[in-house]
Amino acid sequence: MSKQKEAIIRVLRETSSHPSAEWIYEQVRKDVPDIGLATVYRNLRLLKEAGQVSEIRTSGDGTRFDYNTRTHYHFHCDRCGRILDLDEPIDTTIEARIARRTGLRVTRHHLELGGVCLDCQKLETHTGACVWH
Amino acid sequence: MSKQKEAIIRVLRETSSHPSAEWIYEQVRKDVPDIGLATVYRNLRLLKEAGQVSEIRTSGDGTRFDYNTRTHYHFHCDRCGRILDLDEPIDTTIEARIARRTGLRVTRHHLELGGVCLDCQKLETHTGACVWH
DNA sequence: GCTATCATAATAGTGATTATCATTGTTAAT
DNA sequence: ATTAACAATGATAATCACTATTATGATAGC
Repeated sequence: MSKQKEAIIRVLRETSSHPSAEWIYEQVRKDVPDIGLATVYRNLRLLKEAGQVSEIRTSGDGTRFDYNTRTHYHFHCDRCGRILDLDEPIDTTIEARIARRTGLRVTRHHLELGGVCLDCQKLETHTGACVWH
Repeated sequence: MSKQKEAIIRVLRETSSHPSAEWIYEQVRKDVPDIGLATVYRNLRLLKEAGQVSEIRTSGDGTRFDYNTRTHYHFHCDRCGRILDLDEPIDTTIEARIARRTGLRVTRHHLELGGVCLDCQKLETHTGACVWH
């Protein structure tokens, strides 16, 4: 466990957002100024393979990372690109149900909602534009 | 409506899979050998903006396109990367329910299951390996 | 025929991610 | 302490998916 990896995990743990690799890089540089971007990518991949972070891919915005690997659902704002966690209860039966009906081996599921978040709705009414874009 | 665009739509219509831009490019070249890859990307983007195709992004594999824009759910095989349509009934209330509870403006939702498809399961039992990888 | 318009092919360019590799810790045995 | 073995790093080159640019050719109105 290098100090770089430690710092990356600390940043992941301390944010409730769903950051990009670039954003994580910027944050970690405050702790470890001479860290390389490749190290950030490398450790994110290793953490993903170890099951400690999960990857989120949405249309329009690039890859985001999530330190919370328990199943939970996401909302993607099509205006600002932010991803929010939803507290919608998890459907605990769907994986087994589909598996039984289709024969597929189902090991995970994810629900994504999309639309416009509260902040972007506010900006619409006030200015007609969105600061995020 | 150019012959290139026409050919792209024909390929999309005639496949039930969820092809990548590169795969579409290879197919269309059989009809229109001197088509450029950029033309494929441009027309896919235009079709997406016109609401005639939708984009699917999954972890691990790149962007896929779907000529069926009605809401439906997907299964992603983590072995071969293929995407299958599920005939699971659509949850017609979830968008309004989340919108009411959270204030978010919800315009779409998508459910993705993941695991191992039937073909890859068969290959496991026979050979212990997967031809797709 | 001439010109405006539009989609194209070819190509250069961009941004995100990964591979390469020499260098630098880090650990373990001596 | 010294050395050897090895893992992780930082810098940079390379790759990949995709987009912008540009010059060209087809089409349509005049």
